[in-house]
Amino acid sequence: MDQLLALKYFCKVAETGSFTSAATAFSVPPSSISRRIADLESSLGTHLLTRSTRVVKLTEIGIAYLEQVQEILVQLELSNESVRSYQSRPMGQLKISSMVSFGERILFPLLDQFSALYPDITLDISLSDELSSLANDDIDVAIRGGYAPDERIHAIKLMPNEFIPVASPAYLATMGTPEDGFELRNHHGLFFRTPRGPSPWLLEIDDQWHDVSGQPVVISNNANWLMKQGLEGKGIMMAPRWSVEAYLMSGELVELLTDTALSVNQNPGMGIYLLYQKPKYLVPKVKVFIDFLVENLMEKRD
Amino acid sequence: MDQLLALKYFCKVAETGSFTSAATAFSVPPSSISRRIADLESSLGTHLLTRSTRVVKLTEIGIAYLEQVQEILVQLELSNESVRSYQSRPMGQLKISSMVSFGERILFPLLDQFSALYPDITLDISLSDELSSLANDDIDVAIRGGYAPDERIHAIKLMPNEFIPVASPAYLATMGTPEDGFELRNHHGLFFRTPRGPSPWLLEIDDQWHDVSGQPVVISNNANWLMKQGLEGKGIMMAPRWSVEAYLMSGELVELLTDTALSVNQNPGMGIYLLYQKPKYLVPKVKVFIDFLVENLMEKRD
DNA sequence: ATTTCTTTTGTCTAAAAGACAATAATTTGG
DNA sequence: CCAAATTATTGTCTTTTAGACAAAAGAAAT
Repeated sequence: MDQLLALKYFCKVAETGSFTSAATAFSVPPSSISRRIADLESSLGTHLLTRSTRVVKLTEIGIAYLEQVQEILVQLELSNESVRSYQSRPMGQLKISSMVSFGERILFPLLDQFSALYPDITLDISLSDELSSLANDDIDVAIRGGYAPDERIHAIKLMPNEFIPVASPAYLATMGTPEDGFELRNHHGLFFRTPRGPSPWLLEIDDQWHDVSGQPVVISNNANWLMKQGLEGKGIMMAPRWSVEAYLMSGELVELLTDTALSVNQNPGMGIYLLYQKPKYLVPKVKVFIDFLVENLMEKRD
Repeated sequence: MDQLLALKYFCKVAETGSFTSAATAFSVPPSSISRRIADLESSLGTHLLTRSTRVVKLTEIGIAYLEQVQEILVQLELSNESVRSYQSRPMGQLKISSMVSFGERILFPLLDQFSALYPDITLDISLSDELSSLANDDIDVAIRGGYAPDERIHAIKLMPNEFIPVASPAYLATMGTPEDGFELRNHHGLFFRTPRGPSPWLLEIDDQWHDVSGQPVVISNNANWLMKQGLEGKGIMMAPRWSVEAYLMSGELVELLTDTALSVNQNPGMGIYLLYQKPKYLVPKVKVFIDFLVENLMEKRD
């Protein structure tokens, strides 16, 4: 018995709720559908569908089996497609999803270079801080902070996501420069609001974490707006190193307390991750993009 | 073409490195193996194997494809087996893995009851705080603290894992009872050592987290030992509510600062989770156990 | 009760996998 | 360096299995 065929028929029948429409979808007579599904059921020793000439419904077990089988068929098709496209030149549309600020500051400058290398790849970039799932949306690669989410998703750590305290020279001139971590509590603070509330400032001493958050003057989930406030001297903020590197060079911002172990969470594994579905690494356009990013970002910083 | 059959042949050839041995494994002539794999390769438009009459090796793409296909075949077989065993009575060996202290305090008392209900199920329980993976080890259900790890693993939150500060009456008599969260810093503390260092005592006020850890007198990763120290009046400890409930009832321990939002981490989603692979919910012995635990644990506490 | 739509069953045909022998190719051993 | 041995492929036939088509059976709607 060709189980794969039977499974495809079964899924179609479950979707459409009809043997006939499944049959037309596959351009075979309904009798074929009926026979294959009967075979499948007898091989499993269970009825997956209750057919009452007019209405086809899934049994309880059929529902559970369908869900699992659909997932498996999708995975297999993805693998097949990846292999089929393996030997072609890198080309076509490449859908990239990235965090907003990372995209603006790090990614865009690199993409010109990438486009020159692979002119046949059309880049489709969406910037968002929502973590859209790779599986459902048709995103080829995503760049996110945090950790690896799922086993089927492959995650490459591009760089650490080190948060450092920074402030503008103007602010420090009026409010003074903190010399000790605990002094931060007396300063003005600009906070990024995460889904779990504003990120605190945490100070680690001997495996002990102390909250040394300053007095909040601005709390926002918009990184650009926060950065603007910081540049205008409204207070101290914890910002990813990569996002403020240009300002540190130009002197518009100053890094504080470089000897102190400050962070915005207790997890040391935080980083910027490049995410993609494993089978897609076989697709040339995806492969060259991943290799390009790894080449250009990892060597610099890790 | 029966792709599923071709894939099984392909995997066997890749494993054994030989068409003939794959053929004997399936009790078919080698020519069949050769033909099926040739079909598969032509349908994919790629060579998966390099055959030089004496040696069969995987191509680069063959390696990647093999890995994905093996995973898919395992999943499919798991689903099929689950469905096949669906209608049988709950029986056989049920492998359970649980955190040590949860197993001792909560699980064991319930299992007598469970065994009486399903005498044909042989329980095989291993207690460990290591998080062994459900996929590789043949564990049917696992109970762990933390969050859901993977998409293919189904996680049911059995109860919140609420940590509360407790101390023995003897300790409180000599050291006094803290009336305010910040007073904890002046008390003796018993700390559980996680892989990321001792769990701090955190106090939440207006979305701000403050570390109010006491002076460490004992740090250990052994929950039973810590509990013993607590009962002997060595200091205050943050312990999961379920682990100290009996002592609170008997008066051997006293809950402190019940009005204060204390925790050992900043994540509100922490809980005790029941974990299992989705297809296994169709296996009767697994299904009745999961239903039993949900019935007996969730209604009490959630 | 009859019509209509849908699944199943029976029978034949077509396609695809298996069996077996023969061939080609490459490594091993003398 | 050549012959023997092992292994994958190819050719041909047989068997199995899926598809096609007509007819039958069953359930709902008019």
